[in-house]
Amino acid sequence: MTTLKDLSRHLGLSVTQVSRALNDHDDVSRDTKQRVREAANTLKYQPNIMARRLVTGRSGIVGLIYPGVPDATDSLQFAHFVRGLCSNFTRLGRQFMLHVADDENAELGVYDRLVRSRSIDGFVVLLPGASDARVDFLRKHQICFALHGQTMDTPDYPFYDIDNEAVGYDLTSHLIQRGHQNIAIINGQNTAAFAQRRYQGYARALQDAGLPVRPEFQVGSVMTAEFGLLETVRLFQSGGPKPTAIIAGNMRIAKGIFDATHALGLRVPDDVSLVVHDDCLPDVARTSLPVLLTATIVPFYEAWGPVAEILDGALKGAPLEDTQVIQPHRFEGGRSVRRL
Amino acid sequence: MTTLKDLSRHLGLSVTQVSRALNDHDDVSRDTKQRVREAANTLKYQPNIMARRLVTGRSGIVGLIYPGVPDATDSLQFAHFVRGLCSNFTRLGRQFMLHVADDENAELGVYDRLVRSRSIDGFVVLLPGASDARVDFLRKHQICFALHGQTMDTPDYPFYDIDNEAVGYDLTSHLIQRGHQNIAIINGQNTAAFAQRRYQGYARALQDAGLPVRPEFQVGSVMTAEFGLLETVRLFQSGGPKPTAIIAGNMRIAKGIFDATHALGLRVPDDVSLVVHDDCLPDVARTSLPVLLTATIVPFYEAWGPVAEILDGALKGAPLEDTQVIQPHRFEGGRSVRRL
DNA sequence: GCCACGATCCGAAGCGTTTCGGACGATTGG
DNA sequence: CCAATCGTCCGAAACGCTTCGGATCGTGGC
Repeated sequence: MTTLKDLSRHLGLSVTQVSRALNDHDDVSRDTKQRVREAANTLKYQPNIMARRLVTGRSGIVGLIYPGVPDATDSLQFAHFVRGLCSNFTRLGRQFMLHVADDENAELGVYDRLVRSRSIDGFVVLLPGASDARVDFLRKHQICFALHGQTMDTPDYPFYDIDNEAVGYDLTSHLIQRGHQNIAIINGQNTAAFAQRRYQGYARALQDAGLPVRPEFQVGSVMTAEFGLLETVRLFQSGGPKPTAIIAGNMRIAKGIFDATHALGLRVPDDVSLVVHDDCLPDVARTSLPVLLTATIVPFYEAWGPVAEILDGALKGAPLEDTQVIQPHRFEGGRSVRRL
Repeated sequence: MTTLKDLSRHLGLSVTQVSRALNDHDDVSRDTKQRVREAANTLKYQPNIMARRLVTGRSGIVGLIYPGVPDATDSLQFAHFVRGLCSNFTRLGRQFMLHVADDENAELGVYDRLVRSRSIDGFVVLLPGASDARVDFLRKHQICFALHGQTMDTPDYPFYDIDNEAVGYDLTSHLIQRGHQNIAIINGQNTAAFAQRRYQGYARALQDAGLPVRPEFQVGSVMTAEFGLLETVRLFQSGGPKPTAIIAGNMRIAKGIFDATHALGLRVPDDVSLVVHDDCLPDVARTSLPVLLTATIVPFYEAWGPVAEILDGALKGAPLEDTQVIQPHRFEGGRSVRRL
C-alpha cells in the first residue's frame, strides 16, 4: 500500500508535485513526470480511490436502475446490456453499478436514495417514455445522465438514439413505392418514445403520398412473438379493410406476424408483405425465418459502447452537442415485399 | 449537505460525540443519542460515505465476477441472481457491484485488479470447482468472500450450500429401496464440486446396499435439456447393461431425459424410473412434465438472501461457524418411480 | 541593473469521518 | 476523606488525496 507520501519521500519531491505529475498537470517538467511515473510503477503505487473521491466529491461510479424483475422475455437482453455497460465503463476507468427496483413504482425511490447518498455520479436511463419522470427527476437534481433513446421534447441532455422517425418513414415509403396503400404497423407500446417516433415517420410517409392514416392500422403491442401473433390475427379478423403490408417493430413481433399469417392461410409476400426494423436481438435472427425480410437494421448490442462514452464525456464536461448521438440505420432489401 | 460539524454546532456537542451517538457507541448517554438522532433527521443529515470509507479503509461494496457472456441458457438465472444479490445487499446497507470477465481466463485478472484497487470489500463466488483458483486467490490475499457451494476440501471460509452428498444418497437409496439396481445418474460437469458430492452420495448408497458402482452409469453433462436428451440416448444405445432408473441433476436434464425416453419408445415410470433434484428453476417447472417426478427440492432463488447475509456477517467479523450454512432439502414423492 | 515572466516547485489547508487517549465530575467502597 | 470506578464527554490526529496561493530561479527585454 504505497501512498503519495511514500513516493514523494522516495523521489525527494513534494507530495504536491507527485500528485500533479501523475495527473499530468502542465506545471510539471517533462522529465519529473517521467521519473514519477517510473517510481510509481516500481513501487506499485495504486491511488487510494476513497481519498480521491472524498476530496473530489465524486464517486467515480455510474449506475443504472432496472425497473422490476427481468423475466424470461427480457432476461437475455438484460444480461446483454448489463454486460455491455459493465465492460465498457470498466474500459473507461469507471465502475458500473446496477440497481434493481422492486417494481416500476419503486423506481423513482431508488433514484432518490442513490442521489441523496451521492454514491453515484451519473446514470444511464433506458427506454424513455414520451415524457419521463426519471428524466425530470435527474434534471431537477442536476445529476448527469445519458439516455438510450430520447423523450419527445427537444432533448437538452446527452443521449444515444437511432432515428426512429426515419425508420418509420423509410419502411413505410418502401412499401408505398411498391404500390401498397393499406399498411399496418405493429410496434412497441404507445407510451414509449421510440414507438411514437416511428408512428410519426409512418404517418408522414403516408401523408407525403396522399394516403389516409388509419388509426386501426396502428397497433401498440408488447414486443414479443405472442403479441405479434395475437395482434395480426385481430387485424385480419376485424370487420374493416385488410392491410396488404405490415411493418413489424422488431424481429420477435415479425416472427409472431409470420406465424399468424401462416395460421390464417396467408403467405409472405404473396398475400401480405412484411418489413421489419431489426435490432439484431440474439433470440430471433432475421435469417431464421423462411423468407428473408426487408428491413432497417441497427444492432442493439452495439449501443452500449457509445452510451458509456457519452455518459463519460458528459461527466467530464464535454459540450452538449458532442454527447448527443444519432446512429444511422442500414436498409436492406429482402424477399418479403410484393409489388402490387 | 449537512455534515457532522454542522450537527455538532447545532447541538453544542463535539463532533466526536455526534459521530459516536449516530453509530450507537456505548459511551453516549441515552438522551444525547436521542437528541442527536432527532437533529440528524430534521437537518436531513446524510453521512458522507466517501469520508467514512477513507477512514475505515473499506468501500462498503461487495462484488461478484461473472465469468464470460451469459447466453440464452443461463441468462434467466443470471438475471435472477443479479437481482437477488442486488436487492438483498441493498437491504443490508451494502452496495453490490457486478463485474463481467470477458472469458473464463480473464476472470482471475479481474479479481486481481479489483483487489489491488481495494475497491471491493468482499466477493460472492459462484459454482466452485472441486479445487478453485478463485478461492485460493482470495484466501491468499486475505479478502473476505462467501461461496455459494463448497470446494471439496474442508471449508475454512464462509459458505452457503445444500447437502449435495445427502441429495445423491437420498435419491439413490429411494430407488434402491424400490428394487432398482442399475441406476444411472446424469449430473453436472465433473469439475463442479456439487456434482462430485452428489456422485459421492450416489456411490455411498450403492455401496451401503452392496451394489456395484458402475462408472458408465455416471454421466457428467452440461445442465440443459439438450444434453440430458443426448446422454440418455447414449446410455440406452451403448452395448452395456441398461439402467432401470435415472437420477437427473436438475429439471432441465430431467426434461431431456423424459424426451429421450419418449423418443426411444420407453415410458416413465413403466419402463424406466426417473427422479430429480429440483432447483425450482423458472424455465422448467416440475409440474410441467406429464408425470410428477419424485424429487429432492431446494429452491435456488432462495439462496441469495442467505448468501448476502453470510457475506455481510463475515465482513462484520462474525465467527466462522455462524457463516457456514447448509440448507436442508425437502424430499417429495411423485409418480415417476416403479417398484420392481 | 531591474523588472516581468514563464517554468517548476512546495507548504499547508481542506475534504468529512472515525478513533485514540485522556479529561471531568459524580458515585461508590473502604 | 481518599482513591477507584463509572458514565459522559472532548481535542486532536489520522486516512490519502487535490488544490490554492505563493516561492524560487533562470531568462530575456529594456
